This record gives sequence, structure tokens and C-alpha cells, in this order.
Amino acid sequence: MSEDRLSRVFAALADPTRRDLVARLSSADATVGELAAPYEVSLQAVSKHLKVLEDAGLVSRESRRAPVRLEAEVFDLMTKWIERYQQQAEERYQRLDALLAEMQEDRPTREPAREEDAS
Amino acid sequence: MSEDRLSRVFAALADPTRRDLVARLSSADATVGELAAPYEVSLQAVSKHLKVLEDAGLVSRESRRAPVRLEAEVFDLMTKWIERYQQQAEERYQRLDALLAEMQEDRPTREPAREEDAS
DNA sequence: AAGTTACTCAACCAAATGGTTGACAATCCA
DNA sequence: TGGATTGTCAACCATTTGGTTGAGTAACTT
Repeated sequence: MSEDRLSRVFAALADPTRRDLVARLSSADATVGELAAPYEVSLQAVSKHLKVLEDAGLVSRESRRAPVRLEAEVFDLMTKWIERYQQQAEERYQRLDALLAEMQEDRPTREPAREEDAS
Repeated sequence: MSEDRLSRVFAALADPTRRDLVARLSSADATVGELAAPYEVSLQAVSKHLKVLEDAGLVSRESRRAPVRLEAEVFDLMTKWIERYQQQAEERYQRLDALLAEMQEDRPTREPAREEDAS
């Protein structure tokens, strides 16, 4: 696990069991025992998973036996990161479109693409 | 690394070097060599990172020495997953608000909160 | 205060990860 | 065709991860 926040968040969500915990916590808070019950793995294993989620800031608890709560703000962090790339990808397409349009203007009677340009 | 797609995507993005590769590819395609140049690690290490990104469907290449391209569609997959929780979290707050409002209606002259209710 | 229940810590293990170096394969160019 | 360049594969290593069991701690209940 890398040091920075975003790395911890992504690493935490890279495990299906932990994503399932997040899914269940999104409908209601629950104690460690309640959360562990449905899985085949030991309570200790689930406790470890929750620690990973907690270190990533995805969940929190007031005290040991208190119900675990989902921290929804962290999702905004991820969304912000992701949006940059969705947005930039879109901008790239727009730049490409603009460039192609410009090329069309420069040579209205453009010769057809050669073989190598295919595929 | 877990089997399913989403796990591979999150695991791929859990590494800062790989996120940096994604960041750089979002502004322009680049070959393996170009991508590796700025880092202190070996070319082989970067090649491995790119394989992880490729297995996750985040980047692609037409052939060995062809420039690596970012596959923006995968970000939609993540966004969809994340949005579920942002949305559900919001719904929960709304349900809570509604419940509190209802309680207010039931007892217009509600007694003040006791000590334990604080924090 | 004592006992039970709920959870965490510690030590251990197998598998995965991120890095290395060296050899190999494929592609460009002369 | 031959030689340089570019990238991958293989073997290896240290560290991390996700799991186990056993022991310990903390908190309700009585």
C-alpha cells in the first residue's frame, strides 16, 4: 500500500469483500459482528478489512463496539480525480475534431488514405 | 489482484506511478520509452506497470512499438460504481431529514436532548 | 465485582506486488 | 541483410496482502 490518500482509497476498493462492505454500509450502519456474519472468513479477517477501509478514510466509528459508518465525502475525492480524465479525454476529442475540420478546410480535395493508414 | 474488472481497475490506480502514467497519457499518446524516460525505475518496471494498466483495460496499443493510448471509457465504469454510493448516501440523509421532520410534527414541544444524545 | 460478549493484536503462512538484472524478440534504418 | 534500437520475458528478491489461529483487552450485563 502506498502512502498517499488516493492510493490508500483505490487500494482499499480493489478488494471485492471490502467493496461489498461499503455497499452494505451504504444502506445502514452496522457493527463489526453484523458486518462479518454473512462472510465465510473469520471475524478477524473482516476486522482487518475494516481497518484498511478506516485507514483510507472510507469508514469511521466513534468507539470499538459502535456501529461502523460510511464516510461519503471520500467518494468526492475519487470523483474529482476521475473527472479530470473524463473531461480531458473529451477535450482531446474536441481538439482532434477541430484539427480534422481545419485539415478539411486546407485541402477540400484531399487524396484518399494510403494502405498504411488503415487498421 | 482479484479477478473481476472493477478490482483490476482499482488495483491498477492504487499505484502513484501508474496514476502518473494515466495523467500523462491523458494529454497525449506516448511510446513505452517516452513514458519511461522521466522515472528513475527501469524501463522493464514501467513496461510492467503498463501491462497492469492494459489488463485493467485502462490503456491499449495497436502493436508493440505503437504509442500507448488511454481508454477513457473505463472511467465511466468507476464513476457508475461511485455514484451509487454518493447517491445512496444522499438518499440516506434525506430519509433522516424526513424522519426528524416527522418527529418534530409528532411532538411540537419536544424536550431538549439529553447528555448521551450529544457528540 | 464477575462473567460473557465483542473486538483487536500478534505471530505465522502462502500468494501477489514492485522492483532488479540479463537474455531474448521484434522492428526500424542503412 | 545486418546492426542498432525498442520492448518483453524470465528468474530472482524483499515487501505487502489476505488469510489463519490463539491470546488478550474492553465493554456491556447481572
